[in-house]
Amino acid sequence: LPTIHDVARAAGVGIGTVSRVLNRSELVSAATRQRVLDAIERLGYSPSPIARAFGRRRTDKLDVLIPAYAQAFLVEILRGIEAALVDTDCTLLVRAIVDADDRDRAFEACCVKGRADGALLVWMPASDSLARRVVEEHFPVLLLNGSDERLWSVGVDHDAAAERAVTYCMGLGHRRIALIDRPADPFGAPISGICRDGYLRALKHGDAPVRDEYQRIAALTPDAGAAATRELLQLSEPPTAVIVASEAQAIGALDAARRDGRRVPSELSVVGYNDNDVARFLGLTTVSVPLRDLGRLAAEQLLALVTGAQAQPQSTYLPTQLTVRRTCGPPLAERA
Amino acid sequence: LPTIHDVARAAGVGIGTVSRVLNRSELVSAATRQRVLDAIERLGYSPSPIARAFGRRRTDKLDVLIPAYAQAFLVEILRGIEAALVDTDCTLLVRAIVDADDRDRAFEACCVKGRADGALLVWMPASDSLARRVVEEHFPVLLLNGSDERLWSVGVDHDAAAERAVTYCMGLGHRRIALIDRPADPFGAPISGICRDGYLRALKHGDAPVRDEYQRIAALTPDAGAAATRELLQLSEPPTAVIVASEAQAIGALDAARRDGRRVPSELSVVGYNDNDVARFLGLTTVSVPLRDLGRLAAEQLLALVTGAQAQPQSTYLPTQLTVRRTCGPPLAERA
DNA sequence: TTGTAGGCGTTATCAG
DNA sequence: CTGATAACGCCTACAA
Repeated sequence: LPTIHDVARAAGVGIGTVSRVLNRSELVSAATRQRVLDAIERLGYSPSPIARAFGRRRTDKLDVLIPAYAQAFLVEILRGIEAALVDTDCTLLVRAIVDADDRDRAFEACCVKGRADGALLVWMPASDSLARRVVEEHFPVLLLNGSDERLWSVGVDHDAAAERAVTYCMGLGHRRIALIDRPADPFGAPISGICRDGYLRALKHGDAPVRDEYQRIAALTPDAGAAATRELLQLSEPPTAVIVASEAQAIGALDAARRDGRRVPSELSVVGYNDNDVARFLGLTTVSVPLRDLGRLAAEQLLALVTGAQAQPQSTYLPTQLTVRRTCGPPLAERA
Repeated sequence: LPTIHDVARAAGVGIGTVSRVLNRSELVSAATRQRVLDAIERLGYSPSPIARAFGRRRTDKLDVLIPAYAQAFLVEILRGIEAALVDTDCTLLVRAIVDADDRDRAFEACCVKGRADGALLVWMPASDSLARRVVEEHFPVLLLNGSDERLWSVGVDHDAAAERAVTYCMGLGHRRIALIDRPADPFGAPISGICRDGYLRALKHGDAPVRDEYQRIAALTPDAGAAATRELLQLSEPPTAVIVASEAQAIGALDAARRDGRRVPSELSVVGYNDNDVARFLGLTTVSVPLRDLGRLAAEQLLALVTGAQAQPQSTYLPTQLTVRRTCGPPLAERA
């Protein structure tokens, strides 16, 4: 395999010149540049990425830690990230996180200098020790859909989204509105959800009843969504509408309603979350989360952190959008 | 940041010894090793991955090229790959491929020496030029669900799977069996599918009629699956069963049948492909493809190629399994 | 505008 | 068993 020395010899120049050509420095005469380019072409030379990283003390790699949900939204995010990296020679070190142990191991490794130039934590909260190390060592880390005052982050305002969804349902005439939330920490106990506050805010603002039994946190599977929906429907006063914090859960909710003999939307309105082709296909009214934009913005910001100076951590929120399709409508009868 | 020299000084040994300790060489006395370990601990030293790669002339990275289908099976495969890499210090350079241009660019880059130690092409055929380069340069490349005589590959026998599915349907009494196939090349024209031969074999073997209009190739979306199903149902002699080559398409097929007023399975039996929680949840009878095992095996074999000697290219096929649930049954009436 | 020399942090080799 | 030393291939001053 040819090295930079071979190219230099072949072109009759020094290695410095070759290096300058490689790195698009302006300080090379057109003629010399052409000779070098020819030599490179002739020898089939391409610079060794490892040696390059070694010399530059930079890897041109971004660590991506992402929950191993077997779901489509992950891929959408990845696409967005890669979109930001097109015409950059930066590549992605992806690690799909399965559980808490796995996550902690990944956290341990991800800010070892020399592994990657920065890390992107997708849809998972940073551990306390990670946050501390990051701040200490000034390692570029960005949370995509997570928030931590000490760290940079990009996300959507789940509370605002939930608020809008609830308000929309109230506008249709619903008063008994339930929430099937998703766990805030995918690897922790399901103690807090991502959009409960917004849900509560909307209910209070609209003077609708707030009931504990209308609030559920479920795993990101159709089964869990179906189970939670069944429980809601078996209440003495079942909800007439339900906000569901993911697509997978929403599929389960739709099916549970159907099996229970409830028509959607007349007997139960359902608002989903995210937006994929299955949702579109099922006519699911959803909160559309701009996954690809999130990915792109996150990667762009992280890249800026890697190259530029570290300012104060900053949080950016992208707007969500309510996509109205066919699973929401006015409640059949107002018993309240 | 401490280097190996700092550790050596702190431990009162030479860097060679530290290196040996780091690399678990046996040629270090217990006492010396302990002193080195202590020094490492005390200084908080960890070896620079870049320098290490430079010295070893090996990156400990595997390139993974994977189609950017926004679907769950991708993640399952990734999980399998990562499972094989646990307790290896190998990491994954993932690239989600969007289209043919993208793929070709990735092919161009992926076997540049020094980027990664090997490449895994998931669910996409290698280009001719890639195959040639791989053979020439002895670069370790493995196809996961693809086949090329010149390259190593791991996959499942789609034809055998289709054959089994068709045979199963015939066993239930079906004679008019259709196929909604998936394109063999995700980025090429949809001219050939992945399991048509097996489908045909089973039909011929069972003396069932073979009709061109029963064979369709559709994109991997619910919409495409639904459209193909609608067309099938509008035939003057519509099929009573349909084999669908993906989950996403199968969801569309189920819905199209329902909208057309056909009961599943009594009026239309549906066999899906792959197996995820949505399929499980919907009660879809499917060909279960061992995605995680595929990923694991592929990574294991690739790792072997990277470290060991290159033998002749070899293809391994993993068995699929027919998972019987609720979308297949005897046809309602035999008109034939 | 160009060439040269030094350094980057390991691993590997080879004497001792 | 251990220590010194030579690569490794590039980048980046600095000198010309």
